[in-house]
Amino acid sequence: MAKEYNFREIEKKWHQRWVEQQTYRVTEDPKRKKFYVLNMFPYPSGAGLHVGHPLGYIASDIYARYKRLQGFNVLNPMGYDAYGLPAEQYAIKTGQHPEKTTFQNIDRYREQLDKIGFSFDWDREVRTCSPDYYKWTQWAFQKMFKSFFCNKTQKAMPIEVLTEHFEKEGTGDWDVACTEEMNFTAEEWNSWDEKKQSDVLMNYRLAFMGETMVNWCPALGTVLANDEVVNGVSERGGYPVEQKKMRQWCLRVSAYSQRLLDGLETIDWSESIKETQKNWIGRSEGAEIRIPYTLSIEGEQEGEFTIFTTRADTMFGVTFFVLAPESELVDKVTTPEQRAAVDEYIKYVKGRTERERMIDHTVTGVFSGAYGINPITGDKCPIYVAEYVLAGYGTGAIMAVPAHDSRDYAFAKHFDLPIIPLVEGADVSEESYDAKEGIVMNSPRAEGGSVNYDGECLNLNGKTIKEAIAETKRFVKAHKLGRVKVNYRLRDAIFSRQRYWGEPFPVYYKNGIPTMIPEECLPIELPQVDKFLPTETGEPPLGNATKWAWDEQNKKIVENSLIDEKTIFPIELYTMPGFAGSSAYYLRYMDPHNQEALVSEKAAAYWQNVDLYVGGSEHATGHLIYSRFWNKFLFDLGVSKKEEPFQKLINQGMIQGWSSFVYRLRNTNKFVSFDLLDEQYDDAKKKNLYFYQGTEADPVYADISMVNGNVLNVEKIRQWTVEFRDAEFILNANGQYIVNQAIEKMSKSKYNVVNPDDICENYGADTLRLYEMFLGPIEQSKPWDVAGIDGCFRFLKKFWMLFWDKDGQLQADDSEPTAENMKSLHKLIKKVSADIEEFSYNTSIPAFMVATSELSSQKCRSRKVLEPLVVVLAPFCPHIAEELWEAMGHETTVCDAPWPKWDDKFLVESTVKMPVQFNGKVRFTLDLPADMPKEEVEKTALSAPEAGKYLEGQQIVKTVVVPGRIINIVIKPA
RNA sequence: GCCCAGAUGGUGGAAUUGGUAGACACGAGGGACUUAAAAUCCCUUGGCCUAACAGCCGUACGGGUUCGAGUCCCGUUCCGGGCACCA
Repeated sequence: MAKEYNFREIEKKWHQRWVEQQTYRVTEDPKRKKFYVLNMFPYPSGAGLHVGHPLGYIASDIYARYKRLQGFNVLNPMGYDAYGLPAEQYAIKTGQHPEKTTFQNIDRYREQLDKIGFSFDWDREVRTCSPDYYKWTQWAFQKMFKSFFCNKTQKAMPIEVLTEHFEKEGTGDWDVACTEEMNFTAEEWNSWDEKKQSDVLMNYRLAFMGETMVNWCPALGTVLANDEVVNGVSERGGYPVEQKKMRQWCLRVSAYSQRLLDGLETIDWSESIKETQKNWIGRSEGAEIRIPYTLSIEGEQEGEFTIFTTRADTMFGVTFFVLAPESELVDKVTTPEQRAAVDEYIKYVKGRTERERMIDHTVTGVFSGAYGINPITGDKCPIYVAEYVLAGYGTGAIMAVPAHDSRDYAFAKHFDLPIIPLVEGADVSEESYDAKEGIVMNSPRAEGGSVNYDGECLNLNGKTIKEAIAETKRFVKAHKLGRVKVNYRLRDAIFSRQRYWGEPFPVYYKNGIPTMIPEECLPIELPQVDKFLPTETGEPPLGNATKWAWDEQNKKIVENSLIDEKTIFPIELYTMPGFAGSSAYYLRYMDPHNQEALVSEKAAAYWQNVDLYVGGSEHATGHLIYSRFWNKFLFDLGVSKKEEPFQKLINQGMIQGWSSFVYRLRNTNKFVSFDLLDEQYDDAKKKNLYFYQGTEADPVYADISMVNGNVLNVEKIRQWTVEFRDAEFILNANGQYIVNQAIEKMSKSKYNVVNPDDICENYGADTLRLYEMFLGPIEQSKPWDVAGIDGCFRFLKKFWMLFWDKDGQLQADDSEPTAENMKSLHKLIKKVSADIEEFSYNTSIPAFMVATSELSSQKCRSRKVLEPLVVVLAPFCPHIAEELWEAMGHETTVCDAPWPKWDDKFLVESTVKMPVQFNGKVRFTLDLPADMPKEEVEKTALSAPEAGKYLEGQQIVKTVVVPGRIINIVIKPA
């Protein structure tokens, strides 16, 4: 009786064995080289794992196991990003504490993960919601609060250094990152009270409280970070978002703009994700120029404002200036005559949502009544207020050059303002000429058209635009008309949320001054509340807590009723956003149980940073920016040992699901088979509408399990939900109900989720692992399709049968392998080694299949072939590999076997490339060692079987070996 | 609009980076074993023409470089991703 491949028994056995023997436990081992593999940890949702989740975990597990086989000390941890909105919303609905549902979900995740056979070291598990963990999130926040950023050294420094400087010299000319430029003397600083000083310091702290425009989402009752808003609506739920000025905690991420940009050059990430981050950081070099203004065309100078431009060369084409409606300058420049019009315009702008502003680009604006004086030409140009200028970027004020900027052009056309072309040959009668190429003219337009500064006038005529930009910058700088400035689009991150289920801030308010709770008192644990909703007075949910006050003397949390504003003060009601807990978790995995530090010096020094990070590309502008920022800050503190946290990044694609739709006739309970419907494209809605005998039919999701192919199981769906129980189904001519199918993101709400447990049950984890990799390149998104899984399962059965004879006896002996055996094996090792290094696992699987069928038909029995074969399969299918390894008499785990090396000598004959005949020559390309002597190369080439075909009966005139690889054999022409 | 990545059979996708395009798998068709089914095994499967051999055409489209192009260069079309009034 042949020995069956009983995957259920095998996998159960090894899961137990791995736990008992602590196979995947890792500790620092200075004798071995480290390798740190990490997956983006999951948010434990109530739906459990679907087949898409393990894709990245399997890919990284294969790499981790491969590295271990190569002798590295591999850290491959896993944990949970446990704070999140769904648990909180569930809590609001049911009153169930989010911790409870979160822990239930975590248990379910763990159970599912364990079935797949990962090599995670579960002793290092972290949960962002556990006080042991978020103690260090709070700690890092406090460190940021106590730091500022020096632009010159590009480093974070302790805030005391800055206060000391203020005490002695005031602001001086120290270039430090700040919210707005400030200027004060030491005397002024020293004269201020504690409150005023605290307010001023907020301008410099890396974690600070700022009055900023925030994305306020009324439906969610909270503010959102920029990356949480997509197309003007909230990423979660798709609710409208409006702009609102609020006092919020912020992180000065923008201070690190340049380092975040520079760091991209040193890391091994995909070009597209680096590009996305570069766009998000949005560096642009330009100039800030001061513009004096008057309140009437003949009036005297009233004051000045500063504009930012990247096109300093176009100063001679300025015909008006524009201020952002939110700019504080608007008030100053508005003349009494224009006051009413401006106020009305501001009101209109405020009433518009972010979304409206994004979609609708109609030209709007209003004249302020004032005139700006162009410092180069001396011209007076009207100052407008218009929403196309953004308050948050540059200085919130621009000089408008309609000839060479399409937005200014549209504005000028609308308000009938002059357009002056500055580039030779540029036709600006229909549209602006925005390109930065060409020769400058009209700059100045005539003799004396340029203001004289210290005997020098600016003249750009005849220069290329690039030269003109540089020349203008020089002129502006030399005559102190402004300064050269680099601007970044990257905004400071808004760091507080009006939610319950998040890290509480270790902050209390002492007479209105935000004060840090002493470090030794951390963590400040999330208080109990009886309701998870905001309070009736509109405070965040933590306002419901009754024990949420800080006793400064006794250093403990006490009842709110004791607040006296002398020794007992209220604690911050905000919580931290989702990215807080995920920003430094990779450091905590290095030393997860340390009570004294986020990570010990020793562990940080050993593990350094993550060598391979695997996760979705949707985090490009969120988590992957924040954690780089966070790490750079910790690097400045000396806690993190590397400037960049993730050396190599692989973005796995999504696995999509097949959604199925049934169609209900509007206002009826009748469902019509999809093939009976008439289709109509609706331009306005950009989608197809469906009709049955003139009545519109609306799509309704049907669960994937109700559908076989595209045929609906009508009986099954009747039992699914009440909605379908008594429905009438109109079938097609074949008596079938056909559903419409679409590929969509796999999600519970789309009823297209495929669960990995069923696959493990029916085929085993090894088949699941293999199949997920076989589905296609790891970085690509692809729909889940079980059709191909049989092929992988069949392969594993064939592989298994390679080791057992008809009687169920192991057929491995000490015989010498044949050349053929060695060729099959070494071809495989070479291919798989290269594939794993490049993460193209999908192409390894065909190689396994070919090698298996080759060795099978060769009736290979030799241990010298079979043992390495098992090791090579082990990263992909660890269970079957362990079982066979043990069967071959090994007492140690296959995880510690050495990764086999291939030897080209077994492969030589197979690597002759296609010989080509031309001009009486035959050319070969051989893959041979570079140091092989010329005669050897020639001999190998001539003896290659492929060569015979071409050289048979030909007279060889001469052979030419091109160094190493190519050989030209010249034959006598026929 | 700007930036990035793509386009190969009925399908997912290979092609050692310029050397026999379509590996491997799925699907489809045919066959063997079997009372039958399942399982397993074998054959065929890009298109056209052909009884067959042979031949011709084929990697989105149009050009180019080369003895030789899926691969390199120029242009076009289409799909996907990112950014988007960022001055």
